[in-house]
Amino acid sequence: MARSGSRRPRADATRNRAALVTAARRVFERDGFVAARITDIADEAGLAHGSFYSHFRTKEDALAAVLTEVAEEMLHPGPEFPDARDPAAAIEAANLAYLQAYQRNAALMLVLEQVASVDKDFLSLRLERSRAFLERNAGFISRLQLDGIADPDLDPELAALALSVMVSRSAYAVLAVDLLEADLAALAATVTRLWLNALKIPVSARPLI
Amino acid sequence: MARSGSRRPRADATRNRAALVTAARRVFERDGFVAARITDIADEAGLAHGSFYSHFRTKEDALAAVLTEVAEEMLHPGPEFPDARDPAAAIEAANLAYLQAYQRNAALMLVLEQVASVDKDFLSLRLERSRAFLERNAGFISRLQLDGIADPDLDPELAALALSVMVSRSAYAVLAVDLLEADLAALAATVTRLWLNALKIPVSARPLI
Amino acid sequence: MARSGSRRPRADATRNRAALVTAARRVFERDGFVAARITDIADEAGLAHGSFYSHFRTKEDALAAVLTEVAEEMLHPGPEFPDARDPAAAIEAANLAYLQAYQRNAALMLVLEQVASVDKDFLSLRLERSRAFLERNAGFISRLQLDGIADPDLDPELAALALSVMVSRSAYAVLAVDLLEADLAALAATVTRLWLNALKIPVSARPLI
Amino acid sequence: MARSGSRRPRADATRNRAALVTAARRVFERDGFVAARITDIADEAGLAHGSFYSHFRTKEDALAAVLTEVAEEMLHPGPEFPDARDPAAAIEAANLAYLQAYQRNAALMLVLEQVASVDKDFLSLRLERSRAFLERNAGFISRLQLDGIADPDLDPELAALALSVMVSRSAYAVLAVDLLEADLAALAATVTRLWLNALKIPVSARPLI
DNA sequence: TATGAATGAGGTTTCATTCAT
DNA sequence: CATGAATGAAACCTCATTCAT
Repeated sequence: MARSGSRRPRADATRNRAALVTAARRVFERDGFVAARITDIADEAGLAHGSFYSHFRTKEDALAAVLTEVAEEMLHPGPEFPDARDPAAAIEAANLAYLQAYQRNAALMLVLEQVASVDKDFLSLRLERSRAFLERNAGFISRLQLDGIADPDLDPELAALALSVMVSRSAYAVLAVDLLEADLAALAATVTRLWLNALKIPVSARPLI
Repeated sequence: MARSGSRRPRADATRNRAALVTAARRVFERDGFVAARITDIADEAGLAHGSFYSHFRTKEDALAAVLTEVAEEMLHPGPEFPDARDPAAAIEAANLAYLQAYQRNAALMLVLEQVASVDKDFLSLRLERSRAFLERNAGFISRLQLDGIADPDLDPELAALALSVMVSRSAYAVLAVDLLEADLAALAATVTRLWLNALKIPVSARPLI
Repeated sequence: MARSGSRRPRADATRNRAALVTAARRVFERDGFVAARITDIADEAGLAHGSFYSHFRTKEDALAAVLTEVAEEMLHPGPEFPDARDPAAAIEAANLAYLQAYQRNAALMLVLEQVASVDKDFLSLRLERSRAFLERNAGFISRLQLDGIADPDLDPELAALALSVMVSRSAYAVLAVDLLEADLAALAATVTRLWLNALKIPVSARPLI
Repeated sequence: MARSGSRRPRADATRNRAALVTAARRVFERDGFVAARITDIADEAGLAHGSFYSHFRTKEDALAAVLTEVAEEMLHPGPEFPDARDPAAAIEAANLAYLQAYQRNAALMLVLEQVASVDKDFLSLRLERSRAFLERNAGFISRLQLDGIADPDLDPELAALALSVMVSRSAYAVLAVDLLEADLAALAATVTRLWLNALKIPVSARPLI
């Protein structure tokens, strides 16, 4: 009544949008993306379902909003900051970090898995990001080969791919889907050792000084 | 009571059922399981949609019928007949066979991926089968360790898991989803070499004669 | 093979028809007429559902067959053989007979109630039969009035109607639907006394000898 | 959370709900409950069929809404306010009121008859209400017996039942189903006289002054 | 006649999306 | 922006009936 021309979004609006994002994540994790209904999300946020459309245009839109809340680092296994002087340590650190992030977001990872299997656009996006990541990782392996540290007979790109998916899919199996009972530390130790063995990186290839 | 005589289904019945299974596979591969509609399947089979229900009760039911048409061998990566005297050869053969089967059924594999991500029951079934398979594979690795052929520091179960998913997920990435351009032979060579390296199986561990 | 030209219905046919009628009654009583499905009836008879149509054209047809198996007497309350010399005894006997028949066929009576409420044709048929019955009963009352035995102020037709439905609907309430716990004898005694009171028939109007 | 403001339904909402209730009654009366289709009701109300579900969950739900619009008095025959000082007048008034209400709602009564015969839950509800009503009526008769006004040989509960159904079922026969041509006044006079006779209530048991 | 697969009309229900208030 | 009723496209599933064998 009193002040009418509010230009910037009212506090309510911002708050409601945030509530919807939180609600969306909860509902997606609980019911899966496919089974989740707009109404459920709005209900969970304590809003009328019509209000959903004040902030998002589609369910996919809402998912995107959820994802921007999740750190990038979690999305890819492998050495983030490849340190050529101590590749074993780099790999170990990267794997551990990835698995920890995966564990924190395990329920959401299942959602992503589902969306990628159902939505071509989302799959493409995911593949594109993976390619960029793999390229870096292949470069890392190439350099190790050139330095005489890694098995020179391996195709760097295919090896990068195989080792990456080994880690990410193991995380899925153990941390998201309980294919096997195992604790994170054991899993990290195993995949790291397999990485190193697979590339034939001598564990003693640590900085002498 | 009723005299038998028409105990066996008419030729039509069998033929139509087969037609529905074929149609279901085609539609699932084209549209995905979730988006596939009963009507489309019946249409594709040249039958009225009501006829679908003469043979299956649900879409899941139809999928099950499709799957029983696909050989088991395709479902699991890894050495099927582990030959302790020449593990390297066994692994190589198993990987190649798996990848070839995967390639033949790549479109269907995507369907399975989707169903597992959408249907709890199907996921459970899949996990159960995977566990049985992993157990065998872990045993294989254990034996190699006892024989002094494989890296004794590895947890056999986690290693079996990680190496299995390495192969299956690489197949998915290259053969189903085109994350990377690569031919099957190269992929097979890479994953086999990674398996052997990872377990530290000496490639010379082949029978001398 | 051997004898082919069997002119009269085979023994099988007759037996199967009988089985269907029995099955129909059972299913109608169990599920009601509306909910009963052709398939259920055939199943119950141990026949394929297509065979139903070898004997009946519709569900209504099957019901008709069931009904012809049930005696007519059960269909109407009231004195069947009005004996003017001892109307009280006639009424008592008629009521008792009706209630006993109703009790024997209570489940079927519920089916008839349902069908009458759902199927216009069946209702018409029922009304037609009731009219004929009521006419006779009104005549009975008229004669009692002329003989100075029954209340002359009553409209014979309306009284016949009201007293008839009093008995039949009480039977429905107590014997079919358990509105009230009561045994048949008590119910019979009550409705008979009400009949006699209502018409002001002196109970002493019994034959002196 | 959300500011109220539109807590109360829009005018449309209330109006459309009312339109649906009216439409439902019309369709039920025209086609019967079983044959009535959701779509027809929505059409009759001038709404899309989906809108039906904004207000009701099932056809039964809609019927319930229709029924709450109909006064209770119509549901039970018998003296509502039994006046022991002039029972005859009370009975006469009650019967007349009931028959008039029945006539006004005759078409709907047929619907109720059908629903009771088809829907177990509805039947149970109806029986429960009837029991409560009968209890009161039996009490009424008991008191008359104690006061020496009514035939002491009658079981009050069974008599209450029989006389109630006599009235209600006569109403059904004459006013809903046209078993007999008769005007309401004559019917009322007949059932009232039968009530009084049946209980042996002296018609002179009216207040002298 | 008996069989049971095939047919397809028919109705139900869900839910994303719009839009007047 | 928030609300929640209105809309109607979509699929699903049932089952009476037909009919070739």
